[in-house]
Amino acid sequence: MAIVIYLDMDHFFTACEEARNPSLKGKPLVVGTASEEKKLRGVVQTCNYEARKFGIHSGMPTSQAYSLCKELAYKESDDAYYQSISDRILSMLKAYGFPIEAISIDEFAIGLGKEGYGSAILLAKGMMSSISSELGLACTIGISFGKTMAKMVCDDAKPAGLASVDEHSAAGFLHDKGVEKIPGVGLKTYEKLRGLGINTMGDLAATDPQKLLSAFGSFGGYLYSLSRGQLADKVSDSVPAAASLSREKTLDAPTADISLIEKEILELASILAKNAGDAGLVFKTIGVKMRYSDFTEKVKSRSFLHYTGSPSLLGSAAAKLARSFPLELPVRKVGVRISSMAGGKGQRKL
DNA sequence: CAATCGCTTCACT
DNA sequence: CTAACGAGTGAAGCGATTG
Repeated sequence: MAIVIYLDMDHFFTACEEARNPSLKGKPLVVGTASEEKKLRGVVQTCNYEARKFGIHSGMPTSQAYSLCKELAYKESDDAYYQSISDRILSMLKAYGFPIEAISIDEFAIGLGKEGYGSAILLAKGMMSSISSELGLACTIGISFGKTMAKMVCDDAKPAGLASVDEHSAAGFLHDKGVEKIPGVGLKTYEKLRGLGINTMGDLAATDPQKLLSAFGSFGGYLYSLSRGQLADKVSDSVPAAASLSREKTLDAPTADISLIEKEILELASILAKNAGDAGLVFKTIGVKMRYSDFTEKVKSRSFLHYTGSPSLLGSAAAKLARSFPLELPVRKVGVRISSMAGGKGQRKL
């Protein structure tokens, strides 16, 4: 039974900002999606623990965060910088020689071999202290018999924690835990579960699995086995190829001017084409998204007959698609997406 | 019937 | 007081279509 070490960086983006600007430490700080000048039009991506004390959380409109805390410090998200630190963490972890899955920019799952919980904890302590000493960043680690279990143990131990749950302690760990703590359960699924009278993992484990399958499909099977401590999902050593890539942008002001919209679309298409090219990706489907002033969204997409990586083809196809949208309402956000991709590092089988 | 298409829904930071 | 506030990215699922 291979043990999984799940490592999650603590408030990663804000911690990175604090690392390069220590004067921010100890003050409430958020990293948001928008530039400094337009910060009130964006949302909070990450906030440090000082900011959380005010009730600020990720996804919250930045304007609302400011109404909760006047002295809030703000930084615009700098993805390239965070990614470079993430890369350094990954290479430090790889040095241990175990299979590693980079779950996201700030989460990593490490699959051990024959090591038991004792050695897993020692390894985890080593990882935490080297990340702390080399990068000045804190993380939390959860250890368990499956990837999802380890993630939940990790979430529970935040921040700067280290915890493990083995086969024998799993039932106790899970029993009273709310279903909203399950990875993959968001607001909608939570409400649906509550509607069925299922509030805790214990409730879930006592539910007829057939009922879960009919209500949630294959996701119901995941919920059931997880709740019974029987989900030992393994760390996959290979990185699954991305299925799609997109870029979107909120306009300075909502507009129904098609030439202005088209200009933004072409801009995004060119960025996207560059990103795809850098990653060695070709694609067969392109999509355009518009969010109107009333926040309703429309998506249209078209597929080519063959794979392409051509920036000009992406641009012209996206612009053409953009012109086919209704413009009764002004548009406040536009996006361009590519999907049905092939190529990249892990060359997909076709 | 399986794969693909166009689109919607949902989760998460 | 209540409603409005509200970015960006990606995966999965669904019904319709097609070979």
